[in-house]
Amino acid sequence: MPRKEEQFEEIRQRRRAEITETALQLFAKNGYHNTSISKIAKAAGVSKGLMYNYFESKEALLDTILFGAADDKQAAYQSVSMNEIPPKRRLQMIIEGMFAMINLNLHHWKLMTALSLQDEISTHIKEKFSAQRTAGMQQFTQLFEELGAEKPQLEAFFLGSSLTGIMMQYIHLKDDYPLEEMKNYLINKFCK
Amino acid sequence: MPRKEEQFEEIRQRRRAEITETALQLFAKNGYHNTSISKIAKAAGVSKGLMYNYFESKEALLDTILFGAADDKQAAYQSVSMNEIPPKRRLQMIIEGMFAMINLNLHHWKLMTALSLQDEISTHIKEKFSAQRTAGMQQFTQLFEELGAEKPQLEAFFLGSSLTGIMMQYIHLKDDYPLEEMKNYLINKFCK
DNA sequence: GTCTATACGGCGATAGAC
DNA sequence: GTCTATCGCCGTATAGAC
Repeated sequence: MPRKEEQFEEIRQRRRAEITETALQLFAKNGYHNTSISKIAKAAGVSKGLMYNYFESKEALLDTILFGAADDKQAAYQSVSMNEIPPKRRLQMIIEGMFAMINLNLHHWKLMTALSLQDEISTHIKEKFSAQRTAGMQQFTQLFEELGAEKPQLEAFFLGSSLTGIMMQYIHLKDDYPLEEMKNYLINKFCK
Repeated sequence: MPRKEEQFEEIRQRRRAEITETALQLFAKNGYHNTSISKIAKAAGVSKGLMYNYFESKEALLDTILFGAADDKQAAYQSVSMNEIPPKRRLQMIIEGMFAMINLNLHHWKLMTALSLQDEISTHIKEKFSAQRTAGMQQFTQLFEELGAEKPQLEAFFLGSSLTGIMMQYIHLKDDYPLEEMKNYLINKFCK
């Protein structure tokens, strides 16, 4: 009996993952408000009604995507901040880490960017975005302080802006964008 | 008789402008797909039916906003490109011009950014965005060529990314963002 | 666990009175 | 030129059969 329940649970989790993955792609591609439950259901190959067996609402589905998903960015940030590596090298590692993750998390990032431009989003999503920005900024600022920058916070703002802008351009131009070159350019500019 | 028609026409144009302005603000604030005709009508103080006297559809209203609106950005680009001012000074003028316009066109820019992240938009809007990006990039590239940069296109990409990212951050942080300082920082970085 | 059928509201858009 | 009333459709969400 417990054996069977486990299998069911496994199937259930797999289907849940299928739906969230499909939803993420459609949300990122066409926008949250322009993506109906029906479209997601059709793309995921399930009925519309079944969607509500796995998620109690469309917004709950969005929440699962935004919060449940591994927050790789944050993870990468923290993983190197503790080490006793010299700050310049550490900065380079962070930049390289972010570039490496651009392609892995492009859908997530695109969706979050689009949502962040809308004022009418739920409070806890707003807070999540705000917290992420603050965390990144603090880490950058501290790094530039260690590097002895004159205005560390300004440098941090600039690095953050550059990374944001690069991702935006990459989203628009895709394969026509010299992502690898930009990475090396950035490292040369900031880690010399 | 012609006297009266002129007055009517003037009233009509004013109301049209009121509606487009209201729509722009709501589109920018909450997103195109999340803003209904009813909401715009209510905010503009007119009936829902009257909206269709002035615009044949919601998409036509969006088109009017995106295309009809003075393309200040493009204008500023072109205005200095012809002059015989030395390239370094010209670059500084362009950067200063863009910063000066950030606050004037923030709604436009926010709306365009949000739309540019959606794949499901009409072809001529996509083409407009693409054309604007290309025009900006070409001008930047040419400028960096004149400045004798080693890799002018890469520099152009980087400057474009930085400006994009700065606007994104400014949208998020508003008055907490050191916009003026960033402008000077950028000028120091690129126009030395 | 999955489906079809259905409820109900709001959407974009139109018709017609004033 | 402006409004109210109304249409048909599609959105989210639910109920109930299998």
